[in-house]
Amino acid sequence: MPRIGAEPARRRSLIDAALATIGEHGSLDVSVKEIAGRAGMSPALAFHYFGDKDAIIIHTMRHLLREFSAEATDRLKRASTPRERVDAIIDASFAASQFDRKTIAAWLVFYLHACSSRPAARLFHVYSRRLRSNLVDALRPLVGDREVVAAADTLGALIDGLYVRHALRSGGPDAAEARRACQACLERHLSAYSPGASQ
Amino acid sequence: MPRIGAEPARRRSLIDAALATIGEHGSLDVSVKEIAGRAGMSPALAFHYFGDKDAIIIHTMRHLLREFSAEATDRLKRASTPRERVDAIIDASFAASQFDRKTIAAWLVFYLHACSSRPAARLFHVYSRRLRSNLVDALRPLVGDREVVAAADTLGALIDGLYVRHALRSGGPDAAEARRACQACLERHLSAYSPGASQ
Amino acid sequence: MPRIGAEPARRRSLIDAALATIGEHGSLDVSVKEIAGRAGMSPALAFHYFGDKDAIIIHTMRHLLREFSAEATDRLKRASTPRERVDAIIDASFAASQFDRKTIAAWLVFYLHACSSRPAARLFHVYSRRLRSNLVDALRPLVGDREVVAAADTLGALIDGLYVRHALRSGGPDAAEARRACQACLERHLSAYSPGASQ
Amino acid sequence: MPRIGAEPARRRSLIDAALATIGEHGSLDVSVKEIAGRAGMSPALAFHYFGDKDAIIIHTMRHLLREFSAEATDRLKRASTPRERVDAIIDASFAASQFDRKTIAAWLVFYLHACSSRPAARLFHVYSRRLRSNLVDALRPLVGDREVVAAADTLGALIDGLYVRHALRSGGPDAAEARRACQACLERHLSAYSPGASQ
DNA sequence: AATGAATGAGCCTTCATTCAT
DNA sequence: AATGAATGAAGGCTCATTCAT
Repeated sequence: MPRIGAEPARRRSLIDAALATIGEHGSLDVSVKEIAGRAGMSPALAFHYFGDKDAIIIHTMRHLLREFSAEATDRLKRASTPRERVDAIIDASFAASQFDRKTIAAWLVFYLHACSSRPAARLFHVYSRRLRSNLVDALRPLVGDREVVAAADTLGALIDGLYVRHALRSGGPDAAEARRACQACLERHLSAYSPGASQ
Repeated sequence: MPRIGAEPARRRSLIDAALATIGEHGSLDVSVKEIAGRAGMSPALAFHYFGDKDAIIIHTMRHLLREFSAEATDRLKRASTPRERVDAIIDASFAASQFDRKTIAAWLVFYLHACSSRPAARLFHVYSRRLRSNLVDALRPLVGDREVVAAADTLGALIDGLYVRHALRSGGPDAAEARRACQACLERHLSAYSPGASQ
Repeated sequence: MPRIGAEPARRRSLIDAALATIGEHGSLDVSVKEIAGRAGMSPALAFHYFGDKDAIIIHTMRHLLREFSAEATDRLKRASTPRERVDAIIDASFAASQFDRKTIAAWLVFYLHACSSRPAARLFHVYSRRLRSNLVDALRPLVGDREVVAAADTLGALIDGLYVRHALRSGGPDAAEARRACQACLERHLSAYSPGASQ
Repeated sequence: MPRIGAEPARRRSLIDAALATIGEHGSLDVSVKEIAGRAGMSPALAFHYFGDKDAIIIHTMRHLLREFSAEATDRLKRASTPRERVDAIIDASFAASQFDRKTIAAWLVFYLHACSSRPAARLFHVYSRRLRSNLVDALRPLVGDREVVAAADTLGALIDGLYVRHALRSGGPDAAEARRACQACLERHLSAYSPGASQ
């Protein structure tokens, strides 16, 4: 029954299963048995493909980061004005593929994991720096050099906070509300800058 | 060795140890053995006092929520104007006792735990509703009925996001930066409401 | 609160509690904590009185054996004919104080315990020999020297079997049925011995 | 070391080991470690095959019941007259494979277990009803409708009692004596029924 | 390629038992 | 007299991981 060239598909199944399992449990404390079972194979095969549990986790984490990256890059490509570039990043954050409870729970799990795992931290660092510089670049023409870093970090933190609340609070914001909140925050930054009336 | 009347102190030691351990690991996947060891006793004694691991966790969670509550209540008592009340909540959030890496990691762990544990969710719900209504009440005179909910939720999400970034990102904001970001966000809300009366 | 001279009553409480607990669980795998709790005291006190768990068990066993012995002795004293002596033993076996599910379960537990515990075996041996010789003595005039041992052993085994079935089988015999079965068995032995004198 | 297709043999080893261990201890309070060790494998493997300790116990119990059933069925098949059928049941009860100390101790342990475990009770019920109806059917032609139930229950109880005594009393009956006692009891029933037609 | 067999390590929990008070 | 404090040992069970097949 072993189909030839099944490896990539198998690996992908495992990663998807790992993501779902981690998201549901809200923790890395999930067994390889459960992940493999969900992916329709034996635990032994999961080890065969990934070597050990840590590798499964790291690959799953990388997959999640890449997916978000792709989502953002994709939208950024189609943006032409600075404002559209900022919107692209905001919209990518709250796109359906990312902004669902289980996925966000997985995000947080990986955040936490990065606190105590060097490889996870490294992985995280790369992507989050890229995201930040994207945001800074997009905002600079809109809020000016002096404010750009503060604006980017505030907007970034707000996005993170909305994520957390969506996943974890009953009655948290849905995607539309989250986007609106970001837009409003952005607007306030813009109006403070351009009319000649900052502080 | 058995000192009499030691129960409260022992329970407190265990809770502190649990908080530290969970914060360091960034997960509930910590053994009672480690917690008890850190608290200077045998695992069996931990079970004697708490019954099971879940109880240790729930009590630790409650302790953290209560500490934050106390911090906030304390500052709110000393506030007289609406603005001071909002500041009180912001300051409580970034007070030294709460705003350190391990404590925040513990917060996130409990957030995640609340996704899959009924008792944890209940506990969380009570406290987070109280905090939100405090914030809404404090903001209402400042931003008006129409904006108050959005303002509270944005500010709340921003606080959460700053938390996450402080704990988890190298190069995240320190307490002073976080406070400043919140104040700036608040200012922008105020100036949008009554243009003549900011600061 | 320590009443003076409470020791005998305390010990008795513990024995009763142990008997009930063992009978309910159908095993010696019961904790001293449960026994002591049922007797209204702390486990530590139980150890204070009995030394260790084995002692609790042995004393409980002895208590049960003594109670049965007393029941039998009592009835034997009031019997004047051989037949009445046999009936006394049968009746003692099925007296209310002995013939209830939990007590019988305890009997069996002790039987089994006697297989692997020397002291329990010794204890058991003494009492069961006495009972057997009582039965043999009572039967001798009724069935004659040649048959007496077989009759006693058959009757004894039958009693044991009825015990087991009462305790353990749903739809097992009640006390009256058990007594009747023994009487019938006895009758058949008698009529076999002196053909002219049955019933 | 991992041989393929080892499951049935392993399960059987475990069941045999469990039976021996339980029989020796005279209780279910035996560790899986001991059982597995005796069966030549690690405890983890025992859990792999059976899931949990209860399952090991239930399967062991079922094995014992089946073995007895097979023994009886086998002999019943070869019996042609009613009397031979009764003898078949008696003989099955005291066959070497069943009538040894440890096995009987295990029987009693399971009896007791059936008092507090639903699945054990169910299992027991099925087999003991079948045995009883076999006995009743075999006896009916010999002792008549009126007496058949009493005769079956008396004979059944006697068998149980002889079991207990063989296992637990030093100086209890051996197989031959036990068989003889049952035969004698049966004879007395027969002669009471149709005085001219015994044997 | 894929899996069942196999295990050592570790975890939660219970328990008998001791000790100070 | 009576109990809470305290623990070492043990038990059931899960898990990551390896190895033949």
